[in-house]
Amino acid sequence: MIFIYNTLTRQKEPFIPLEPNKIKMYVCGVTVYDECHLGHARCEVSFDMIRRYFMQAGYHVTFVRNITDIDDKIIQRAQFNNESYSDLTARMISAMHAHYAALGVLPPDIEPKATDFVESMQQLIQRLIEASYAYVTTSGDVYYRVRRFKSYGCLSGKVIDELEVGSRVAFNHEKEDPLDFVLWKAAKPGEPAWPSVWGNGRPGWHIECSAMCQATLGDTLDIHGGGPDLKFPHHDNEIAQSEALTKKPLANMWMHVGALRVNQDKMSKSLGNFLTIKAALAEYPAEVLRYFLLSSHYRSEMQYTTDRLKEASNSLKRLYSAIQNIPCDQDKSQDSIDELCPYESVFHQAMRDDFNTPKAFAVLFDLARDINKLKKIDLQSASLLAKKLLKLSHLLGFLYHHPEKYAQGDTGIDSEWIESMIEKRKKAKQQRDFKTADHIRQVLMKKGIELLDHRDGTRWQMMK
RNA sequence: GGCUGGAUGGCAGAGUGGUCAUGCAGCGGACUGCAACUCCGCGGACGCCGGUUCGAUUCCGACUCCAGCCUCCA
Repeated sequence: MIFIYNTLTRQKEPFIPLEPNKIKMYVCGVTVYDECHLGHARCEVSFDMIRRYFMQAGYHVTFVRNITDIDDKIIQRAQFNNESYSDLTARMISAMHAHYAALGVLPPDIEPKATDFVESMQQLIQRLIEASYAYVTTSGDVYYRVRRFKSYGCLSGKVIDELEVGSRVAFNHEKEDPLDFVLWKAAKPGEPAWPSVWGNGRPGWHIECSAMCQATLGDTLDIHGGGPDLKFPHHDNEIAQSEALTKKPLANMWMHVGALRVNQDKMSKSLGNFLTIKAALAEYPAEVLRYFLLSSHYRSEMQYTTDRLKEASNSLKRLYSAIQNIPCDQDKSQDSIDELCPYESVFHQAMRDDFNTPKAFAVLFDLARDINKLKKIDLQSASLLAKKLLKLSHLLGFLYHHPEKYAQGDTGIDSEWIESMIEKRKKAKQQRDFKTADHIRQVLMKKGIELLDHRDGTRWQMMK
């Protein structure tokens, strides 16, 4: 049994899917007007970890992640760039795919784009109007009548009358109530637009998720997830839109990832303080970023600093060094080992408790230490443990590289030359010519290459 | 002002009513021609004040402080 913290009830609950062994999971994706930043990465990597865990637990997961490919910011940016909005979004989408893939995020099973579901949205809006949950204005906008939905704000715990209405929301004469949010926006000249019974226009942001959830997964999802800033108003609005019509819960379980902060502020596009995934990938190996992003519990907020990344890099190195020079491919029963030291059961216990990755990581490090100890005295047992370490790490999306290759990275230096230097040094050492041997070490050191002498020979790695 | 979630050793970060988190960094030792890895050992922590209890970092209450949200945002 897996326990998950449900934002809706504010407690951990046993997870029971609607249909046995099947999970319908919808995670809100991004608005593609710019490149994805590390905040997005944290969200995607977290849900990827969760999805992978469900999969290995034997569930058939249908994972949907939408793309918002039409909205005000996209239009503005496209105009600024002097390109069509669809050229802009196509470019951003392919960048997103590349960056997520680098971080080991599995592609979604379904990736609906808002612009492909405009008709579904229009149908929902029409039904909301008919049920008097929405109204049309003289200029052709359609708004959702928030006060008509009695439990509005139930997800975030907001009380309508306590919101700072008017202080931040722009005043709009056509709204019946400042709280009302837009379902359909009448188009201004030159803007991309779709025909509708209310005139040419485009959908508001929130309605797309209601439409795409329903179109791809049905009325009720097992899990609906997203970033911390979507809880309100986005997800509360989705609930208001969908449940007003279906009278059924939009999702049984709501999951929200904690914020990633930079210098005390939330990383966000509107604050302009974001670090793109692309920029981060230029500085650190993708696996280090993934490790960093999963090193805190998914719900807690975390701080991005270069020190933390350096630390993540060192920690990951420790795991890789444990499996270095160990045959991991032999296929023998490991049961006896787990009876003595229940690594796997502790690991799964941690993961089943709301995906406690820090605790699961601790198991990996326990394994690493025991492997290192056994290496010297019992290589066979060590390799069984190493296999276990790989298995558990793979569940989280780690340790897919060959340990040697990982340590060496992409040097841009001719590895044959390095090997020849190592050979030279070996000869010098054999002749007890340590002066020459140390000189060779120095020469390589200047290029950032570190030599490591082992009983069975000399290896090299990048120093970083 | 309202809502939501926090406060753990130098840093990061789990957890528990009474014996170990874990990682990074530091210190001492082993190994080593040098260096690194590795191993062994060490130190230090539970915001503040009350309460419950044989015993609380862990449960309850007050307080202080912090963050996110209440406009588009993962």
